[in-house]
Amino acid sequence: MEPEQAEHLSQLHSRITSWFTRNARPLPWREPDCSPWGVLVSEVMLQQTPVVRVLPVWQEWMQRWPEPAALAAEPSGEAVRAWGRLGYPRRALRLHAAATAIVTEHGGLVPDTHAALLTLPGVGDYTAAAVAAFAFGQRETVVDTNIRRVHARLVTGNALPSQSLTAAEMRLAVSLLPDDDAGSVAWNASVMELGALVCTARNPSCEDCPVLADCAWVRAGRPEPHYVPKGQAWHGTDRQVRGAMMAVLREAEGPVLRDLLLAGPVDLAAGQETVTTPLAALHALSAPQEQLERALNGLVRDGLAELSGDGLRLPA
DNA sequence: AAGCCGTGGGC
DNA sequence: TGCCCAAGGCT
Repeated sequence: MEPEQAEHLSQLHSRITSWFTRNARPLPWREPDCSPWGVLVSEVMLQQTPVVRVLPVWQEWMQRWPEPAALAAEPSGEAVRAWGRLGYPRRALRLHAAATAIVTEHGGLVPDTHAALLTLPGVGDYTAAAVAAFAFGQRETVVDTNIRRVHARLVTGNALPSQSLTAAEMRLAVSLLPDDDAGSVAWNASVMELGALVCTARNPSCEDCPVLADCAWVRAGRPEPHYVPKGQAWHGTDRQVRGAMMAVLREAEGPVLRDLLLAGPVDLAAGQETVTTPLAALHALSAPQEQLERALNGLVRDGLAELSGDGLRLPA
């Protein structure tokens, strides 16, 4: 690297990490006394879920299951129930399975290497890097959606990162990472926070950006994205039905009659049900019988629910 | 290797 | 209102 480039990179590091020290949100999993287990739980909960919704659930989990062994000692259904409405409940299942693996394979301690973390259920490349960096202070190339977006704008000059993580993006992230452990950890956390608070997907607050003058995207006149993100369908999908069924199971004390879950639109007409309970909400979807059965079978197949007599319940 | 997998807040 | 998006992972 040319000396000028090294100097420029060094300035980016100091500007963004300095911004972080002044603007970072006080999140409990960033506190020095937070355990690696706490960091791992936070990272999994934060997969595709906003911080504000994670906060209260993470607090409950840490109080109830302060270490992996505590969670592993309970049925996976308890993890799913305590997951509440965070979404993607299979993450709760995977966290429970990860806790079990940590107990059986790692003596109850969250592993401290990227490779070992990667073997845990629900831990992919991002989460493994994040835990190694934030829980164990290691130099890791952390690449999440926030970091990718900041890199795309600041360096590449694009409005958004590519639709899937490319080798070029990975190389760029590696090239930007500070050489020392502490510096790299601070850099990862800082760029991520910048993406979450300032360099947001929509309506970025460029006036608050510590590296506005260096931004290739702004310099290029803020060109539009190269593509239009295709939104995920929701209404009428299996996911919607599965979600409604899970809401019923979470709220229920014990098994819920299968026939109650599978009640089709036919029953809706006769009933005086108002949409104030999860079951009423499920029925209000008026999903076809075939879809209801497919959704139910899917939940069982994925381990989110199990059959119990003529009913369905969270794994006990 | 695209498509699937929840949920709710903000614009 | 409806649509987009949020610290991804798995198959």
